[in-house]
Amino acid sequence: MTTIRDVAKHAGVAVSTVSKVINHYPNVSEETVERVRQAIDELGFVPNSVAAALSSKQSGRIAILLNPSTQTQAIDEITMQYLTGAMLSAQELRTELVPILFGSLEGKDETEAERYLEAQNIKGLVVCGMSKEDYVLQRLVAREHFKCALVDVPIVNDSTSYIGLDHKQAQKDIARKTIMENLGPSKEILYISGKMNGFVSEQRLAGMLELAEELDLSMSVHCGEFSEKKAREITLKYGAGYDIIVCASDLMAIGAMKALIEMDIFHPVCGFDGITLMGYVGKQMNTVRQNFREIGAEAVRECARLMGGEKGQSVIMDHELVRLEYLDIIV
Amino acid sequence: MTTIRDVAKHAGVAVSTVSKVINHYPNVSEETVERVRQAIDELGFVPNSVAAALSSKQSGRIAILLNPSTQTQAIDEITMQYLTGAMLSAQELRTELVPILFGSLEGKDETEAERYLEAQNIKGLVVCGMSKEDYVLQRLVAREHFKCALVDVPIVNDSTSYIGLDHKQAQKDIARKTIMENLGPSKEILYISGKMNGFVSEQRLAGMLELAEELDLSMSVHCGEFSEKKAREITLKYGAGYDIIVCASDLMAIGAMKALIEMDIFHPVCGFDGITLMGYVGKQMNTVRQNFREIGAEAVRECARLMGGEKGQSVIMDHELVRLEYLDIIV
DNA sequence: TCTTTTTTGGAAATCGTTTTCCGAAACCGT
DNA sequence: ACGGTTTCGGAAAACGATTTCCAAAAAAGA
Repeated sequence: MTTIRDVAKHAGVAVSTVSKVINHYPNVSEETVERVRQAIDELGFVPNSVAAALSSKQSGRIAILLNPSTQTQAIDEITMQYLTGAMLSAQELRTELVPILFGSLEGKDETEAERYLEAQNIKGLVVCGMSKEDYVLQRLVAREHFKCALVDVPIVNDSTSYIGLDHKQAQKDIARKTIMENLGPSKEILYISGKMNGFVSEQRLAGMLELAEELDLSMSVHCGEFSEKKAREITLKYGAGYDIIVCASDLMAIGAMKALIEMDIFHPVCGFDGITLMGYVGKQMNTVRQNFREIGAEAVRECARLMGGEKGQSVIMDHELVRLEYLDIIV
Repeated sequence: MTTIRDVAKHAGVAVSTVSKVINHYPNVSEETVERVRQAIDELGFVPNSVAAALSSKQSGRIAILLNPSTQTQAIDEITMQYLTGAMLSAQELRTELVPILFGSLEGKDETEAERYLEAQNIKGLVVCGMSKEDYVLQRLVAREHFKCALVDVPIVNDSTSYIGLDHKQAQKDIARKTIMENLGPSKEILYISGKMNGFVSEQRLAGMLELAEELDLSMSVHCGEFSEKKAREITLKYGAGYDIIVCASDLMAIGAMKALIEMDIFHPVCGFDGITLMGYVGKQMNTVRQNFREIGAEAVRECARLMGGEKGQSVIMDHELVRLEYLDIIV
């Protein structure tokens, strides 16, 4: 294995100089940089990331907390996209990204969890697909011991940033689009919301309430808890009385759609997320497509920014309104 | 941060003794072990995995090569399950698992790829969802520089193990089940195969040929290349002439099913894999459910075994025949 | 009791970086 | 030509484990 020492010898400089060149430090003359660069190329030297992670207390590693599902594996698609984006930007930033199963933290109290992460030289946390209410997460973030980039969890302070889209606006947009496409605004809307104490649920609901006001709609709200089953039940019970069903997630939209099929009525349904599954049920569906990969990538970048000493901020990502036509999305 | 030195001091022993206790080495008396254990508990010591990975040349880290899709994100569900299983057993084995995007190796020649991995103290490779024909993979494995656990790639030697199910038997089983459920064996079968040069495709096809012989069936084979689109096209073209459509993957089964719906004919279709999507199309479908999570877990265990000096072997995992009833799988 | 063998525990080197600190060289103005 | 300020490069100490090698102690044998 080629080490930094070999490079130093080959270039005729000190080890520290090579390190400085690698990490783009100032105070190295242009010609020395060139000589070192050449030595690196000639020897095919690749810095050992483990040694780097151990040595540098400053540039620690970033953990990404994953929550794979045992049940609804459709969600795993989202997680995988988050992860992919995160890996891509970690690679760009030359930072090690450590995936951690959320389950491995669950038994632990905050001290234990902290120690567990610290023992892996983790300085930053990227958290996707987790709710603000989660106990472990709350404690971890509250201590401000790690720099955190939280996706869809609205906490911003010196060591924490929020990444997410404008859920309120997005929900409003997709609902309006769906309503407009279906012959004017004078319709009865059934809105199936997510978990009531969740941030995204609140935002999306707020969007719907605003829209209802603006368009002077009559709208009922039921809580579907982000569950396909629950959404189906709600739709079976109340769906017939409405003209359009707006759901706060794709999975719930699918549940609603199934109920409608069972009842043999065909109201328009719209969802939220843009998971693959949506393209496979019903003739056509509107939804908000989140760019999960880009969100994951941005979260890692943001986390790195925080670790670099910058203050936390809100990062609002773009969303896209799409209509999925059955049979169209075949690749 | 509590280090091994703190523990040593607190227990009144040498650093090396603590290390021996942690790693279950022999030659430490029972009472010393106890004293060290207690010190570890009292201080809440967690060994630093980065330092461990750097220090021990023997027990390196295991990389898992991931191939997330930009297109067919339904596949990401499988990848996520592989990864989850792998993470779980890595945690159990106290080994660091490093996810690597297959894309990061693609530009590189074998020396570069090797250096890239070596520079991360990687000693073992777990490869899922990749074909034997892949050029980079081939070279990497051929050099026997890493210990490899290959899922669905049949290479076994001193440094490489194969993990997979009995694809031939599984394909035979699920096809037989589907045929039997549909009124006797005297049916015309359309078999849509995967990529022709792939190992799993060959195996599954072999199973079908055997079955056709055994049951004295008439069967046609077309190559669907594991693509939903291709399977749909094939079915549109030839499907009407057959009674049952057997597909070498779920995605292709979905393509076939879509074609049938378009043509308004309702032949039974069966697939292979057990992805979530399968539960959402068609009234009912037979498929072979692979336990991807367990396969991922086993692959990591196998890789660790290899790194421990044992020879490569074939590991055959169980499969399960399932019938997915539309509406039934709602969680 | 005095070797000889086996256990057990400790000191120190090592892994490959990063980073601090310091001295030498170069540059500047007077 | 000389003090003073920058700029640059190098030596060495971390980082926190693992592991080798060796000495002391304990056990066994004679």
